[in-house]
Amino acid sequence: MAIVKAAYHHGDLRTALIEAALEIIDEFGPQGLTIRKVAHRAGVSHAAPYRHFPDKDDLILAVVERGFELLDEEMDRARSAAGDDPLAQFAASGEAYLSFAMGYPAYYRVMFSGDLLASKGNEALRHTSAASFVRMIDDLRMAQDMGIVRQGDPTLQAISIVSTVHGFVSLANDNRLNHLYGNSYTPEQVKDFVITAIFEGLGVN
Amino acid sequence: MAIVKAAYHHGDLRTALIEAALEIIDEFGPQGLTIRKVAHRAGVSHAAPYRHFPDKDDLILAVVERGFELLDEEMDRARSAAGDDPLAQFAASGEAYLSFAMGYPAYYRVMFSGDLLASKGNEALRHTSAASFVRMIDDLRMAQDMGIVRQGDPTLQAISIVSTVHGFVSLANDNRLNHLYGNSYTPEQVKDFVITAIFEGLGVN
DNA sequence: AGTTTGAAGTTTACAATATAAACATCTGCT
DNA sequence: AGCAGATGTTTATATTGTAAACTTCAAACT
Repeated sequence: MAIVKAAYHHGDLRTALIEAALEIIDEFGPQGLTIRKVAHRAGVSHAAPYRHFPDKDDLILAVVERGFELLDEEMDRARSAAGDDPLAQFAASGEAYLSFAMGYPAYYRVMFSGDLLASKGNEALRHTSAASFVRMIDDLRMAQDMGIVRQGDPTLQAISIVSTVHGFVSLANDNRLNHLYGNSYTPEQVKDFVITAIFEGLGVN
Repeated sequence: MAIVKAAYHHGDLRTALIEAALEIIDEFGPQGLTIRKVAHRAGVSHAAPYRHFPDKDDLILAVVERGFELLDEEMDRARSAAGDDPLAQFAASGEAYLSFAMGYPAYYRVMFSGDLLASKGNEALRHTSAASFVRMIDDLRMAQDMGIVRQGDPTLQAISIVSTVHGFVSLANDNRLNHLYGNSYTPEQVKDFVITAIFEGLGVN
């Protein structure tokens, strides 16, 4: 929880609204997110949110931004706990990413799918996901310098990896994969296979 | 266009509604899809669609189903035009997939993101995407038998590839990638890099 | 041919929601 | 103490999904 400046009536309604929105998304899915429900859960009238967000899209954007903060925190925590090896840090933060994405599927969807945004779309989201990715590129560059990862532009490598990971969790969260492998594997095994393929792609044995 | 049985008043309103929905999604994005707009474009009253679809979700599901039909057609066409080599067929149909996904971003999003569906979600969509994927697995198996693709369960290979491709087009369509590579590369170059990485992963040189 | 009937379409009505506008209240500054 | 502006509330409106009652017309049966 971040430290917030005390506010007038409610305390800090803006934060409370974002918090409430998170819960509602988790409970009812992205479609269940209504301004009125958010306001009610925060204990204010249905018009109160408009004092803090111009419209629903802006509330969602704040929620998304908060989501990337949380994701970044988790990835940083995992990285810190992983020791000095940049590849181990890379792996640990990647695992944190997967765990976040699959632990809060509805939230993850909101963060990445522009679907909920009516007016403002991609433009508004463009920047939010940069931080984690940039750090990953750094990891790769360092691992390359240490000779444990195949040479090549780490930015392109990172894009490829991010595509695989994002695609995998998106499809997995939507149950688009399980019918492909039936009962031959557990979801865990499939996940491990994909992760292994990523490391193979980097030339790590 | 499939042959359809003639209907009462309109001719074939069901198909016309799906067609109209496609256009609206393309013009206004997924959020712009309203029953009333669809009905108006098809030239009927706003309640007429309810004679053909129990609710909005079912209209969307029909649109999604139609989308996978179209996608399958394009992939089949590309595969047929690609000669006998299963790997070439695989590559051609993959290219068709990418071209579809990036040519109709809003439509692609509706097909894969459950976001638009309020009540019925993933369960309803689970089956729609099977056909193309199964054919891809066959391609891989044949290419393995011919010794041009690394051994291993082709289902798992396919899942990994599908994850990468789906993740890439999703991120690219949402402008989530371009700020990562700035002006160092063209989008085309990045796409080619990702495709190359996929083939490298299969052990194809 | 005339009648019936059910599918297809229309009109009307209603509830939920986003959002605007006018009004009320509280807090910090003077 | 009093003011001003930020924060909330109430009331109102337009959009939308959807239900219900009514209409119309093609086709089957007599």
